[in-house]
Amino acid sequence: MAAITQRPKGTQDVVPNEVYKWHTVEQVASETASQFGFKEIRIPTFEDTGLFVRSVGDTTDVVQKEMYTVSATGDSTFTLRPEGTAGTIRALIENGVLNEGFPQKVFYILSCFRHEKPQAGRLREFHQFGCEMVGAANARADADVISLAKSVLDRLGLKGIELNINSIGCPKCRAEYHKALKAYFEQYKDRLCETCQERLEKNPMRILDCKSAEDKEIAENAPVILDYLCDECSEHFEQLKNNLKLMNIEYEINPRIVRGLDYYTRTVFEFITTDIGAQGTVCGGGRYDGLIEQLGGKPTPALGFGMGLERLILTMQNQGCDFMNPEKCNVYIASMGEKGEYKAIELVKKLREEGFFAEYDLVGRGLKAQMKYADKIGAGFVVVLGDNEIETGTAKLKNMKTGEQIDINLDDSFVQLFSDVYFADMMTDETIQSMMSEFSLGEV
RNA sequence: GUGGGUAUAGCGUAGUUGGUUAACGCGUCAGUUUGUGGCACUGAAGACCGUGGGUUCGAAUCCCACUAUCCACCCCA
Repeated sequence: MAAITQRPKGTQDVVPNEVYKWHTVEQVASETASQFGFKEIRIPTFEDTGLFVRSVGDTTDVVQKEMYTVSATGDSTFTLRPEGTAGTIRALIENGVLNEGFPQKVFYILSCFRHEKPQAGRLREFHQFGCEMVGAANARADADVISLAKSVLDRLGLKGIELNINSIGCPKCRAEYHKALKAYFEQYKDRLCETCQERLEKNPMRILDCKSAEDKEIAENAPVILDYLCDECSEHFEQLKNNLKLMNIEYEINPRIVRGLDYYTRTVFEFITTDIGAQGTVCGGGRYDGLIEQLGGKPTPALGFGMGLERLILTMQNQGCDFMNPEKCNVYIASMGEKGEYKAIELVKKLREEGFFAEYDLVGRGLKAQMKYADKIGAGFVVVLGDNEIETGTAKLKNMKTGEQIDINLDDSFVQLFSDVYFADMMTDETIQSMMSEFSLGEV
């Protein structure tokens, strides 16, 4: 009935008390990327439909049945981005960024849209943190990008996330492999499940990933792509493995991971967790050396990855990871009576001008209720202003943690006095705590 | 697109042989005498029991449909 207060299927609201989780992930991700030399790029939410058809691939599920395509005027159609790579590469080409030297390294945090049936870790509007590196053909670049993804996951405090890598070769060796694979599965065609019989024609590589017990058994002896790589691709994969070892990054070679977007070549990888249900891929990416040329640019090697922010946050919650603490109110100015209220307005204005997080009563609460409220919002200090204080020009500054009160002048020196007390308190609090924790770390 | 589960106040739940004013916890608000929070106590507000139909003297409780949501397949972040 009241459909107007109902969010569209597969979308999510982030309520005020939950945003800090998002801030945590966004901050860690962008800081880490910056540290690796990636700059942020911002691109439109929708693109010409053709861009996704050509890059993601016209036979993929994403393009065939999951795109939100709209036509505003009738003569051209636009599509809400189902992923970030296509638009990013388009922007880099269009703005001539690729003429500014290599490698170009960019990252983004944006929303993506796919018309799927929602379930745990799968939404119609979801958010991705993604990185793209353009112009580096060397396998060092692959390892570097993987290492960036790994750092983000580590810094978020995530545990037990497995890195799976594979190479799906270049178009040349993949053609060979497809032939071999198809020939192999043809023998067992009757025993394969229904979807896999379809896959046999459409995309035989997907059969390798089937969950059906019988198909799994059959797939076990199927040819492995790694045996069909050409010399160059094979060498590239060897170097990648070597580089990962140098970086102490553990990985599993998983010949069954096959990315579902057509633009991938050679290296593909996934970071997988078992903590959030069936949709456990928390990060997926790989190399796409052919994409830029395909979009009309000069042939240029490139690679990247995307991370699902919702999945990251889900995993963090399930693993009990720490999030950044939301900022707390520094000082609450409580007041009683008109004079006190006026003074509160004045003082809060000044405190805020000096950068403090200051609040006062806006809804007409009694003194006791104001104290409760101050406590609830986690105010560090409270000042109470009544007729007495206004008359004498001094008030009590109460430390809400210790309960101790000291006198404070209400004249022009107020903000400076508060500032002194505030920073002195912070020192005893945080500095000492962090020093203590360093100590104990040193002793262990 | 295919399958299964669930739908009771802002949130989490109880309410199962159908029977008068639907209960509890958290949260919100107000109080516990004189101008100071966290604890405790008291009280208040807040639910047409997802929607529509049916069975019945009577349904949150039984039946049907619809819708929403969750989980899984598929696909992927």
